[in-house]
Amino acid sequence: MADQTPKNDPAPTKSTAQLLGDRRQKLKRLRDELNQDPYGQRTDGLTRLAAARDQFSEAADTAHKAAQEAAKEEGAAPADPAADARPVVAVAGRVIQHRAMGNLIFLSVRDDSGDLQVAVSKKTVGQPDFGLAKMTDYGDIVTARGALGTTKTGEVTVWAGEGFDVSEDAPAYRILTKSLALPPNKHHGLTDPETRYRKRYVDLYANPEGMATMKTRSRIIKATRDFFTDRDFLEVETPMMQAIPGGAAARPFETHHNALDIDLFLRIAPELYLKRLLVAGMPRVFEINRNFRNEGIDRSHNPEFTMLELYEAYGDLYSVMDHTENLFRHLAQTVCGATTLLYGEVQVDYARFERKKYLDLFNEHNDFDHTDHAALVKKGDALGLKTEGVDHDNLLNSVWEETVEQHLIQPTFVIDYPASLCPLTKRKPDEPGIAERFELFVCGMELANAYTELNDPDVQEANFKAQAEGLTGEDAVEAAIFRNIDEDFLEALRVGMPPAGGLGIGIDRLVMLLTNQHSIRDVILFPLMRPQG
RNA sequence: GCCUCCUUAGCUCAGCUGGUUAGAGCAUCGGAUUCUUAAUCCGCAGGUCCUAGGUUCGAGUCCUAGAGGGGGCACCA
Repeated sequence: MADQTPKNDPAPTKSTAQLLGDRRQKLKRLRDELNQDPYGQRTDGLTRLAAARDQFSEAADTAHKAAQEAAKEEGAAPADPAADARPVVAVAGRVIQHRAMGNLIFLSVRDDSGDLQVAVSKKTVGQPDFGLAKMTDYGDIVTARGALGTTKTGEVTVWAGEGFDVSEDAPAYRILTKSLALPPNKHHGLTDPETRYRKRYVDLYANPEGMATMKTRSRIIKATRDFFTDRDFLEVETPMMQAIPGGAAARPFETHHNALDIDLFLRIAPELYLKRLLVAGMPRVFEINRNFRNEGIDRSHNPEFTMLELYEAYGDLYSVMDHTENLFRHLAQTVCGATTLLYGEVQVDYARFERKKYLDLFNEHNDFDHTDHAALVKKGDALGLKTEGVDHDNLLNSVWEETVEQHLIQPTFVIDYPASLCPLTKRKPDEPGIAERFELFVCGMELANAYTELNDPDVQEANFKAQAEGLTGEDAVEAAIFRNIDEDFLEALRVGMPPAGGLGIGIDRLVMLLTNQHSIRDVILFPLMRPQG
C-alpha cells in the first residue's frame, strides 16, 4: 500500500513538475514583478455570468457599432464615449478557454450560472492588464469589468476596460486566484468516474451538468421542507449517535464515547425518536437527515444517505399516501416544470399514481397462484434463490422482488402486504393477515415505505423479543446489537402514542428520478470512496 | 465477500497474433496573429505503460499475486 503510486496524486514526473513549475513561475512573477496578489481580495459589485448576459442590450450594441463605423469615415470625428449606452458589468469566474490572437485575447469564463466570454484588447486596456490576460492559465479565477457587447460573430462578450473609467478600484482585468493545478482536457473535460467522485471540486466546474444536478438536489430538498412546514409539520433533529440502534434492521457503524466510556452507533433510522415526539405531543413531525448503514455500495446505495421520515398523529397509511403523492407531483411541477419527466428511456407520469395489491401483482407477473407452495419453491429454485428452510411468505417475497419490482415503472403504491412480512405495522382491523403498509415504486426502484404505526406497547415488545430471538448463529454481530431492546421506547409507548401514519422517503433516489441520474453517486456531492495513498 | 471488465504523457485516447527507439490530439513552453468559439500556423519538450513477481531470445501486450476503479451479484425486514 505504502509503496503504491497513488493514481490521482502522482509523484511529479518530469513533465508534471515542469507544467506545475510554469504555474509557480507565473505566481512568482505576479507577486515580484507585477505587484499583484495572486490570491486576490474582496471584490464588490460583481454580477453572476448568467445575469450579466441577461443585461446585454442589442439596441445599445447596434448603436455602438454604428458609431464606431461612422468614426472610421474619412474626416469624421471620433466616436463620443459618452454616447456608448452599452451596460457595464463586473464579472468573475474560472477561465475555461483562452484564445490569444496577438493583441486581442478571448477568455471563456465560467461560474455556477453559466459561461460568458471576456475580450481583452491590448489597445483598450494597455500593457499591464493585457499582460495579466496573456499570462492567464486555464483554471485561474479572474475578474473583468467592461461594456457588454458582441463580437463579429454575435457572441455576447464583456469588452474589458470599455465604457467606464478604469481605476485602481475598478480595474479592467485582474487575476483573482492563480490555479496551481493542471486542468482537465478542455474539450473532453473530466470523464474518469473515479476522478470525478474523488475530485468533485474539479468535476463540478468542468462538468456543468453535474453542477446543475446538485443545484436541483438543493431545490428539491428546500421544496420538500417547505411543502411539509406549509402543512403544519414541525421539522426536528433527533440523535445521530444512539446507544441502541433501532428503527430498521440494518447493520450499524460503531463508535465510542470516551468521557462516558460507552459504545455508540450511528443511527440506521430516526424512527424510534420521532415516535417519542408523537408521545410528547408533537403531532406532526418530520426530519430530513442522514442515515448510516454498514452495508454494500452500489448504484442505489451509499453508506450514508439522506432520508425523509415523517409522522402524522391521528393519521394512517392513507393520509401519508396522500402526502406522498402530492409531494411528488408538486416537486415534479415546481422544480422540474412538468408532471411528466424522462427517466432513461421512460416517460414517468407523476400526475397519476396507481394503487395495486401486493398479492394481485404477484399473480399478475407469475403463472401460478401465490398460494401454490410447490410451484413457488420450483420458481424460487429456477431463480437461484435460497428455498430450503425459508417459510412461504418470505420465499413469496423473494420471488415477488425478482418478478414484480422491475415491472413497476409508473408510480405505483403497493398495498396490502402479508402481515408476516411487516412485524411493526398495524394489521387491517377486518383482515388480520394483511398489514397496513405501502411501498412506492417508480422505475423499478423503491422510493418510499409507510405504515399505519404500531402503537400497542405489548405487541411492540413481543415483536422486539421475537426479532432478537430470530437473530442467531451467522448473524452473531447483528444479534449482539439487536439483543438490546430499547426499553425506553417501550416505556414511551406505554405513556401512550396516538394512532399515526409514518412515512420514509429516500431523498437520494428521489433526486435521481427527478434529475434523470442512474447512480446515487451522481446525486451525492462526496460519495464514499476508499481512501487512496 | 464473489464474478467480470478497466488502469498507457497533466487531460482525452490509439497501440493488431509478443518483435526496432511506445504514438496522436489537447494542455504546457518559444514564435506569428485585434473578432476567436475545441481558433489557426510554425517549432520544442513531455512516459514508473497501476505495482511486484514470472514465462520468453524479446512483455504495454501472456501468466500469477496485489492496489484502485466501473458494472453485476450477495447483503440491505
